[in-house]
Amino acid sequence: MVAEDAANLFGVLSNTDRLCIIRVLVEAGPSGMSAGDIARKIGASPSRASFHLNALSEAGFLHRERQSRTLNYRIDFNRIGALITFLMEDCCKGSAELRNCCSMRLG
Amino acid sequence: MVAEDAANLFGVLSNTDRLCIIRVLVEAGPSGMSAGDIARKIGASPSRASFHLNALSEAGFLHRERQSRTLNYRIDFNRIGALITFLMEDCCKGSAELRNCCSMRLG
DNA sequence: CTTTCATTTCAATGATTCTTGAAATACCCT
DNA sequence: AGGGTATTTCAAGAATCATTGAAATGAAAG
Repeated sequence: MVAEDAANLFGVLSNTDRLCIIRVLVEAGPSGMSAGDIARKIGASPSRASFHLNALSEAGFLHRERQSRTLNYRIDFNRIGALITFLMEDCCKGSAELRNCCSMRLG
Repeated sequence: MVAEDAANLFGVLSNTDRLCIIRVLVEAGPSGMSAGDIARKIGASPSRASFHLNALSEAGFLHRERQSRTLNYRIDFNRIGALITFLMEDCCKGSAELRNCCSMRLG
């Protein structure tokens, strides 16, 4: 991944509403959740939730699928994985020191 | 780490100049690099480099130390590590699927 | 075919962030 | 002290981003 793309993805993550949406959709699992339910869950107006859902979808963090009347969103882990890989490998050159700074198990 | 802090840290990383500075300082290693050398290396004016160096320092990604006339900056991996941990553990609840999406070795 | 529900889009406004160049500060040397 | 180098700070303006509420779209159901 090129730095400009990474910067844009970080920009999408630099908002608490959007981080909150990601968390909610991780909890929701593979079945995902409708835009309305997400909006209620994060305490945002429909248009505000839609704005952030769109930013996340455009960036590739989410998949959107219409299910009759509702739009169902679900998480896609690939972009987050690519971003973590960028940070550790491209940006920090696989630094062992950085690995030690991550508190989860890293091989 | 609380979501608002993570959002702010992502905001700091959402800029190519700043990602570039991090890369340059990872390469520079523990001895770090002066503000002027960093500015030249990333092709930015002194004041622009200073603006971004300040953002990175305030966020805790960098350490600053005066060495006689020059200010020396060096990378601190702890914040990046904390951010990766937030993303994998807090935000994505340690998802095994996310781990599979990271191309480096994860235990 | 009109109504209703779910969601997005739009326009206006406010807030934040970035860039630039000039001025200020900090330090060193003679 | 005075002059030079390194860096930051500041003010102004441009650009980007977020919020709001109203209007538009899409899909189902009476």
